[in-house]
Amino acid sequence: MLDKHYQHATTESRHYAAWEKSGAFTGQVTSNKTPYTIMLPPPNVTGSLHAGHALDHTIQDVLIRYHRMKGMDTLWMPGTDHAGIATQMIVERQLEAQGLKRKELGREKFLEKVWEWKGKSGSTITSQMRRLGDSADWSRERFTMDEGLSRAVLKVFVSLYKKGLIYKAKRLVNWHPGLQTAVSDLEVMAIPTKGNLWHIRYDLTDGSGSLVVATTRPETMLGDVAVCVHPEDERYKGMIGKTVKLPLVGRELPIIGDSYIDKETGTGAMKVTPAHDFNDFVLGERHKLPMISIFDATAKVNDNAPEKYRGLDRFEARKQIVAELEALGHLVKVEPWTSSVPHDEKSKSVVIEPFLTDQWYCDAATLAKPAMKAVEDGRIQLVPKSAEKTFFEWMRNIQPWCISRQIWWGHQVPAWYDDKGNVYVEESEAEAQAKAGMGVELTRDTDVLDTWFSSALWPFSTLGWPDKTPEVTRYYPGNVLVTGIDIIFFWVARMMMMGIEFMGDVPFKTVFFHGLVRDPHGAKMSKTKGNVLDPLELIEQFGADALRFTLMSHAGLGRDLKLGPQHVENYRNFITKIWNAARYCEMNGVVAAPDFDPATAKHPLNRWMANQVRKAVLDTEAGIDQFRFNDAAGALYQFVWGSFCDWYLEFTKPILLGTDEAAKAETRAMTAWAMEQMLRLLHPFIPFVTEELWQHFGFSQKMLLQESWPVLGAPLAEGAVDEISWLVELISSVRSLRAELRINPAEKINLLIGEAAPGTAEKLARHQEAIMRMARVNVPELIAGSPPKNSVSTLISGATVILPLAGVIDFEAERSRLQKEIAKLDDEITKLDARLSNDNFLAKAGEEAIEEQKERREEATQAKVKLSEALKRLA
RNA sequence: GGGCACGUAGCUCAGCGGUAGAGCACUACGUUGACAUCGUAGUGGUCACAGGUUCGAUCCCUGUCGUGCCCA
Repeated sequence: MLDKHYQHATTESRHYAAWEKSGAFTGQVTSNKTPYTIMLPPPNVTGSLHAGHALDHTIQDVLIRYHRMKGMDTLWMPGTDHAGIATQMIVERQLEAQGLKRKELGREKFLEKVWEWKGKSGSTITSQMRRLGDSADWSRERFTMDEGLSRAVLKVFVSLYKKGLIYKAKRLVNWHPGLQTAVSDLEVMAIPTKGNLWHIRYDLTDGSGSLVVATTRPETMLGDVAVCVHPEDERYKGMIGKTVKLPLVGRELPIIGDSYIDKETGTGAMKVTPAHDFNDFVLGERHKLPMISIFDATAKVNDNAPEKYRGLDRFEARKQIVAELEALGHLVKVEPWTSSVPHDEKSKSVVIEPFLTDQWYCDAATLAKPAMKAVEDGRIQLVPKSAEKTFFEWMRNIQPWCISRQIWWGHQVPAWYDDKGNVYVEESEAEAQAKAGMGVELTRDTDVLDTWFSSALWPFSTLGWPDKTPEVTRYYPGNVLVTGIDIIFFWVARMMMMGIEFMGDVPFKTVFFHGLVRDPHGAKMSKTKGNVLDPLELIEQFGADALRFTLMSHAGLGRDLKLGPQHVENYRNFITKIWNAARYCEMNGVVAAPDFDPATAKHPLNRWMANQVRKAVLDTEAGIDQFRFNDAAGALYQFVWGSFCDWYLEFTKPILLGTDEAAKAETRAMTAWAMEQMLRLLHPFIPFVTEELWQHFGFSQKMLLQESWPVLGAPLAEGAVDEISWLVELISSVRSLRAELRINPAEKINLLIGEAAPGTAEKLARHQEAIMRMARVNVPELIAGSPPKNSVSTLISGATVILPLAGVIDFEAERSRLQKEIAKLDDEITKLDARLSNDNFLAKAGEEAIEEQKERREEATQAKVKLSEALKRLA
C-alpha cells in the first residue's frame, strides 16, 4: 500500500540513480530509431544551478523524455564550458589566499592548478542537474577544454586563418585594465554615469583666435591628434585646415571637417583621440590621422605623454589635467553631464578602456551571411518568431569578432613566430616548425581564445568532430536548441556560423528562446537585491517535480516568468493530489490491467473517461509540439484534477461500492488504464512521482522512463460525452442551488426533474447513485406536469431541475435569485433585439452570425419564460 | 535616441472580431471511507486610455500613457 504521504526526497534520488544506471539516457548510435538531438547549452564550469538553468533544463528534459517515449533515439548532450576569465579569476584568488601569484607560478604550473580545481569543483553543476532530473547522456559528457574539443578548436582556427577569415590586427578593443585582457563588446555594459562635460579652449597656432572643445574625458587629450568640426558649421567653417596648439602637450593639431560631428552637442567642436575612443578611431582612419595611445595595459599614463603625467592612473590623470587646465586658463566651463560609460558586465564596477592592441579577429561578417540565409529560408526556425528581428538586426551590423584574450586558461592560439616576426599558424608546433624550417627558433603566441569560440563548435565538436565519428553522422544537426534570448549573439548566432562553415549544414533546425525567470514581483533576480531563488532549496522543500511543473505551468511562449516559493508550493499540492488519487485507486482494488482495451468499455462513464484521456493526449502533444509548455501543463492539470479526480473518481465510487460485478470490473480496468495513460502523459513533466507510481502499480516491467507515449485511439465517446456533460451540469446545478439557498450540506433533499428531453429517464437511472451521492439528494424523480408550488428550480440543458423545498427554506432568497437571473436575461434579450433590428447588421453580417443571434434570443426568451413561471410559483 | 515585447479579476496568465476564461488568492460552508498539501459553492473585470476601421472591437489600425528587455 502506498504511504499516506509522498516522500519526494528519497524517491527522487532512488529513481535518478536507477535511470542513469539503466543506460536509457544514452544515445544509441546503432539503433534504427529516428534520432532526436538536443545540445545542452553548456553551463559555465564555475557555476551552480540557478533558476534560469532550472527552466532551460526542464524544457529540454520535457522535450527529450517526450521524444524518447515517442520512440526516438534521443541524445541530450550535456557538458560545461571552461569559462576562461571566470575560472582563471577563481583559481587566481585561491592562490593569492595561499600567498601564490599567478605570474610567479608560471603558465604551466598555473594551468595545472586550474585543472586541479576543475577536478574538484567542476562537477558541482552537473550533480545539481541530476537533482533536477535531467535525463542527459552523461556517458558523452563533454568539457570545452577536453582533448577532442581542443582539437576541433585548433582545426577551426587554422582553417579559418588559411581562408583569411581569421587575422591579426591592431585595433581598438574593449580592454579590462584590471584583468589586462581584451573582452568582448558583448560583455561590455554601458552604464549612464554622472560626470562632467569639460569645455577646453584650444588656441589657433596662427594666433587668429581659438575654439572650445567639449569632452567627457579630458585626460585623453594627451592623445589628441586633431580637432574636428562640422564642415557646414558657420562658427568654425573658416578654421578648417588651420592648426591648434594642444594645451599641456604643445603638439600642433590640424582642424578637420567631418559631417559626423553633431553641431548641437557640446560646443560643436570635438577633440579627436583615435586611440581612446571608438568613434574617434573611425574618424582617425577616415582622415588618416596618427594614433597616439597614452595608456599602458593597466590604464596608467605611458611614455607617449609628457613626463609629468607618466605613471598616473587614468582617474588621477583626469584630476590633475583638469586642475592644470584651469590654472592655465584653458578650462572654459564645466557642465554637469551624464554619459554612458562602458563597464565590465560582470562586476559592473570596472570601467572598460578602449585600448589599441594587437588582437586576433574573426571575420564574422562573412560567416554571418550563410547563417542569415539559413534563417531567411527557414532551415533554421526561431521560436518565437519575434527573435528573428533581433537576430537579423545584429547580424546585418555585425562587427569583426575579437577572439583573443590575454589570459592563460583557455585554448592557446596556434600561432608561432620566428625572430623575424613571421607567423606560422598550424595545428601543432611540429607543423609550424616544418613550415618555418628546421632550426628556426619559434615562440608561440601567448593569447588564448574567447571561450565562446569553442562554444560555437559545441554542436559538432561534442560529437567527435574533426573525426568522422558515427555520432557526427547521426546526431548532427540537432533538432532543437533551447536557450535564453540573452545569448542569441554570444552563442546561437556563432554556432550557426561555425556549423554551416564546417559541417556544411545548420547546427539545429529550431531554436526555442524562453523567457527570463524573475522573482515573484517581476524583478530580475540578482545577488545584490538578495532576491535570488535557489532551485536546489526549492527542490529540497517541495521536490523536483513540483519545481518542474511550476516552471512549465508558467512558461508562456516568449514570456518572462515569475517564480516564488508560493508558486512551487501550489504545484507541490498537485503532486500530492496525484499521489492521493493513486492511493485511492489502490485502496479500491485498481490493479494494472494490461489487456484492457478502452474501446470495449460499455458504461458511459468509462467511455467518457477514455475520451478525456484522448483529449488530454491531444492537448499535451499540441502544447509540447508548439513549445507552449504552459498549455500542455494546464491541460494536464485540468485533466488530472478536474476530469480524473473531481469527476471520474467521484462518479465511479457508487459503481465500485455496488454489486454489479461486470460494471465494477470494467470500471477498475478503466481506472487503471486511465491512470496508466495519465502517468505516461505526466512523465516528461514530473518524472519522479510518475516513475514511483508506475513501478508501484507495476504497469509494465520497464521503467516509465523507457515506456512509450500513449497511443491515440479513435474517438469513442458517441454520446457518452454529452451524457456525462449533462450529468455534470445536473449535479453542479443542484450543488449551486444548495449552497446559494444555504441548505445544510449534510441534509438530503428531494430532486425533481421536469420538462425533460427524451432519454432523460434512462440517464437518471444509469447515474442515479452518483447523482444521489454527489448532489446529496434522495432518489431523483421525473415529473410530467408543472412543478409543485413553493419549489426552487433552475434550467439545465434539456431539463428543469426542481427542488421542492417547502418548509425547508425561506423563499425570499430564491425570489431574489430568480429576479436577478431574469434581469440578466432581459439585458441579453434587449441587446440581441437591438442587434437583430439593426438593418446594417442584417445586411452585412454573415448568415451564420445572424442565425446564431436568433438562436440565442430564442433560448434567452424561453429561459425567461420558465424562470418567470418559477417565480410565480413561489406564492 | 532606435528597436522589440507587454498593459485582461487582488496575483500569475490564457483568449484575440458577435456569450470575458483558468489557476492561485479571497469569502462562505463542510471532515459523506484518497486527499484540509482537501471538498463544495461563491465574490470579483467600463479587457490601460483616446481616436479610427467595422453592422459589431478586449481582439484589427493609429496615437497617448505606463512597464520590461535589447541595441546605441
